[in-house]
Amino acid sequence: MSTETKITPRAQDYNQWYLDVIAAAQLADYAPVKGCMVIRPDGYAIWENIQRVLDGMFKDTGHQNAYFPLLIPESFFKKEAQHVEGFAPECAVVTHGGGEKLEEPLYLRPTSETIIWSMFRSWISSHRDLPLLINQWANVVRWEMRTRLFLRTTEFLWQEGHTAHASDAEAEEECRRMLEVYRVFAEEHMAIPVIPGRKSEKEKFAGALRTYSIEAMMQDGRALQAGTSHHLGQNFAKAFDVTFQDEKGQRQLVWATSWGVSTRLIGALIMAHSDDKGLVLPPRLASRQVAIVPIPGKQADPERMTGEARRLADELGLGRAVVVDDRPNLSPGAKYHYWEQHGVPLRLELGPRDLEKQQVVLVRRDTGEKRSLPRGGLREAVRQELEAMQREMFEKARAFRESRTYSVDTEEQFRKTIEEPGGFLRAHYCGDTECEVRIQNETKATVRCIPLDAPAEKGRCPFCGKESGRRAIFAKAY
RNA sequence: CGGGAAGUGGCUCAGUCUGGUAGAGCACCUGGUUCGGGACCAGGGGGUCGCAGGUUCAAAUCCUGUCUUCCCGACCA
Repeated sequence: MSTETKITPRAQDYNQWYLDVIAAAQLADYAPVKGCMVIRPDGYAIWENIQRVLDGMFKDTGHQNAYFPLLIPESFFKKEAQHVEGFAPECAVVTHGGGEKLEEPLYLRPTSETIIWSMFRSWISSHRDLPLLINQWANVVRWEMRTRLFLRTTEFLWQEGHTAHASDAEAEEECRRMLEVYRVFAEEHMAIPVIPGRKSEKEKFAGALRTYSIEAMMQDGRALQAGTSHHLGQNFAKAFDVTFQDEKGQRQLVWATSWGVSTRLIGALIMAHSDDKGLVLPPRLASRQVAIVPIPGKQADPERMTGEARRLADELGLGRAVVVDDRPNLSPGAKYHYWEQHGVPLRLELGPRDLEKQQVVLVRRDTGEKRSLPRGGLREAVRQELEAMQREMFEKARAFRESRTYSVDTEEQFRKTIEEPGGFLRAHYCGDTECEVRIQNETKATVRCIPLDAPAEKGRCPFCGKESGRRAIFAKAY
């Protein structure tokens, strides 16, 4: 087990820093196939925590899990024109099976709308079958040209919610509800502030009426789309002929939504909170919240301190979330570095001096703050510290985002600000795709979203001068 | 998919130009001494030099192809 891993400072090379943090925290490894990664136990543990929390939230909002197959007939895929156009180039296709060429090629799902709606057709016949609220946890494959661990990999894990509704309004409500679920999850569990908003025509999902997203800011000022929710209208119902009889006996097309978050969230977590020492995890998503490092001391029986450390672990009442580092071959200092690189929120040090004074030394991973706490009442103190850390990490991320968000009104301001210092630009947006393409080509910034809470405000697009009713968020994005 | 760089024990790299049969530091194993911010001593194990061809008496080294990673572009959760 390596205990020495160099991490490139953020200021020197942000991209390399990101990769170094992943390596040092042992979150993932490269797989033999281009763009694929192995999610290592410590990385997967984060995903399991994300899953656990979100899954509960989905169930609380009335959804049920199901599982649909990985392989999708090519013909299904071609039924929805815009959808095909959007996804065809990045699909992996199975052409052979059982040693023979297949009559019809099978696509590895890049997303499951088609296979799911082909099934919804047989599950829905009456308004009494609606709404149908399904979620699945699955892997998907997208043949990306340029990949990055967690942020964009050929195969990734995600959840995809697929729902069917009797009306446009109901679908819209569902779509917004799930966006709100994502917002709450991002802010309260990942400690990442996000901006919920609507995507531009250019950025919306292929086959959707409209797309909403939550947008987060990373420490380099770039935006990361952390979750999406689509109002699919009746496009898939038309493509797969999914209809229901309403209360009046009229046959109607079903309305659809889909929404998802992926293992990309782990990348967001890393880039939002970590520092030059390594990974920093918000307590709520850390599978190990407290690491206890016993310091044996000079003349003491070496077993004594680890015994004390184990007793201390029991006192905390946090179960598996506490780890006692009793490795005999590492010095305390080496252990400090190890747990810092691994992002464990709190470290407790227990040595002879602490034993004498009936105290322990507590160190916060996010601030590095170190202080002594009395042994009595530690359980409550640690609980409070974890909560404080969760809260303060969110506040810190929010303050950072605010400090890097600028209102700009002229093209010149826009160009200058996006270049240096960079971040989120609040600017009027005419809504014109051509203008958006031009902005992207010339500044590398894209419309991240039109915030849902953006107040009505008359203004002009800084690039084309056309009138605009509100500001959008522009940023360079991952 | 284009342009650039790189693949040598787990990690960082030397050796490649000028072919002669693989080395260092760290990590790892054993024993001992240590331990309040990356311990020390002694002994030890581990590498078909990314992969496949070719040239040669001989290839980590030269040639061809290929795979993977990183950076820059065009495409995307």
